[in-house]
Amino acid sequence: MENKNIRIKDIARLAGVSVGTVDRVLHKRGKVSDKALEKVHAILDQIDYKPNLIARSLGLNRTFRVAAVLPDPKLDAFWVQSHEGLQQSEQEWQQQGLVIDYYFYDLHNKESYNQAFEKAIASNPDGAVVAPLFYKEALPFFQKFHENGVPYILFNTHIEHPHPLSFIGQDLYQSGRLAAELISPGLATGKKLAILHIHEDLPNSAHLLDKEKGFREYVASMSGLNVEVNTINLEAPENTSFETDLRKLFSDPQLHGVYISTSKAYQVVEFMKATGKNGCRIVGYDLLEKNLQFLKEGYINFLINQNPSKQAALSISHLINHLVFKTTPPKEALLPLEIITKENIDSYKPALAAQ
Amino acid sequence: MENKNIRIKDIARLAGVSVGTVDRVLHKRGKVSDKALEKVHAILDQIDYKPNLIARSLGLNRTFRVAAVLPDPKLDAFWVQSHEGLQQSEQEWQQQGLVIDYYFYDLHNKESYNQAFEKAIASNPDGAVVAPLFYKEALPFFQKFHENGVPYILFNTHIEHPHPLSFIGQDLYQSGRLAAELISPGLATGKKLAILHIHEDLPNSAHLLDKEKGFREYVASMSGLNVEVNTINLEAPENTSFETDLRKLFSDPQLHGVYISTSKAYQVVEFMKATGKNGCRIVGYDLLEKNLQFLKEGYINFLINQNPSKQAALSISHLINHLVFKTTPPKEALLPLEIITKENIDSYKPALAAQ
DNA sequence: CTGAAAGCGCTAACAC
DNA sequence: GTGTTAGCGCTTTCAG
Repeated sequence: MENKNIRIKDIARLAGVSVGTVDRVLHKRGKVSDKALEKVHAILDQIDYKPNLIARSLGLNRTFRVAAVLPDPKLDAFWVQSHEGLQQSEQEWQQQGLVIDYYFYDLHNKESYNQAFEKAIASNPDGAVVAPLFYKEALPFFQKFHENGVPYILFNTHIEHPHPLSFIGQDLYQSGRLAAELISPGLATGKKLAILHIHEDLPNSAHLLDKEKGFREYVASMSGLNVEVNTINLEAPENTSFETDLRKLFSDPQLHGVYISTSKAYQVVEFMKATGKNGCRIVGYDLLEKNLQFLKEGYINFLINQNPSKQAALSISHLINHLVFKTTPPKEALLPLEIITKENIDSYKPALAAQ
Repeated sequence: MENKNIRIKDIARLAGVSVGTVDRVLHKRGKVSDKALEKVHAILDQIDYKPNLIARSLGLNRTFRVAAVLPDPKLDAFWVQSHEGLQQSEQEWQQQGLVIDYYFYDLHNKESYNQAFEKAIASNPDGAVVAPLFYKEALPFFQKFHENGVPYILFNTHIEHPHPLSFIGQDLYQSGRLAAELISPGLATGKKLAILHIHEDLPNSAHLLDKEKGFREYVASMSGLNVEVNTINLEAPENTSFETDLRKLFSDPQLHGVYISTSKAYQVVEFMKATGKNGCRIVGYDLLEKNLQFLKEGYINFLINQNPSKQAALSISHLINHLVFKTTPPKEALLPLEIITKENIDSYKPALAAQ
């Protein structure tokens, strides 16, 4: 029966001071004499004090406003899942006083991006979670957050910067390697592979290049095989070049597989179905409704789940824990590269629904 | 600013009664006049009261002893992960007063199984989580838990019974189908597949037969292919028949892939390495150290993660939530069928370490 | 049957 | 600087 949790009160008694003093040293709030500080630390060193977070959260009794900056979910289905993850987390943490303010931007419009960040900063939040798709533009805003003492977490897109509390995302190089591994069974010398980037401002999409690099390096390392890998930057399907480019691609009988670097694999499959193309391995990303349908129908072999909802949930979780419990999250949390096929998708469905 | 959470105090005020009374009706603890009950319900119907679970847990201030009945982790590496998951959860929930008592049994010895259950029941716990490997033997114990009013959760092994609070595990039929899907690239008519059950009392392993069924049905459904699937019940590697049987299996040049239904794939690979066999697809289960090594080396193509640690953690989580917060978990929680390859294993590692 | 009140562990305002 | 104290929302005991 020794698992009696130690309370602040116990420490106070042992150190011969009051709880107020102990609390002050625990939170480094100053106004403590060297002597008292020493006494308390002496006790703290001996015992393993673990604050009761439940009680802390109750005692704190304050609300946290966090700003969420991300692409408008109405404009791109991928971001719907992030948004849902955030909303889900908002519910989960509302008892500890979480309120999220959303600042959406058009992911093809830098102006709206800047505006979203400006508004978020002007709202003077307690913390922020941001998906910073445009690299260079983000830097001054990060600086601003930092100056204002606003802790912020990046998710989905990694931007090198000294101040973020944490980055939540995936290892994109490894993601590319994985895609190559999944696409490779049956590959032989002379066959060809294609990497498709759809409708992306490539200068701002360093992350897609990481995926490409991983993919290419994996293929290159396959012993005894000589396989051509072509990269194609596709316009959005509205443009006529979309169809022209795909038609050319699929006319090659040596084409073994196509790797789509974003969540837009379904757009390629729609072309394939319309034109009767078939018999080529497809690896793409993310559990969008249309992707799932084509996965079930056998057009898509594998989807790699970037798990936007979990990214969002984890971001909030780390931020709130930092705000409420003063914990420090890891500098970087890389989520698992989940492989989804038509035979395991249903086992992921309940989790999706729950999120 | 309307997100003010409603408190019991508010309800009391609105209903014109005291908080004590409100609490009594909320928890159906009786000793409330019809009139008061009606008044409170009238308010409750109008508003959406969500108790502050944080405060509840603080106010409750009691400890929960839960009994964990599972195979001895010292005798089988698979169960080490379950054990770790439980220990991890114990830490996480210790602030709400969780203490876990462990009752291990030898997974090849029914006598020790019965003893473990008997001791667990005799300890008169507040709740239990159990991995009931032996089907028939478990039933009377379940009955006993039920009679004693002890809520209990099954994990890993599903046993049909009316009383468990929940079952946490995976869909094994689907797991078999998935294995078949993963093993199938390159399959052609005339090729052969093997299903290996290693060192199992098959009568007590209905679950392995579910996997087998899924595997076979997937293969049978592959259009235009005629593939022979053979089931082999292997003894443990200590027995000479282990080697004889494997030698025979691998001598067949038509062998395309081997599906090992348990976490013992590494035992097969050890044989393969020792005898220089190669070039055959291997699908197995679980992230044991040796399995991971052979995955990295390319001997094993895929591992399906049964995620014992997450199973255990989820079991505890559901049980504690039931005990502390009086929530009712779903009758059945089927975890995702996680596909692990040499290219995504590292992305799962941090999660493993964290668990 | 009902209400008042103490207490869970922690925080923070407030006297001294 | 330091100790005391009220209070977070809920549970539970205890008079009445």
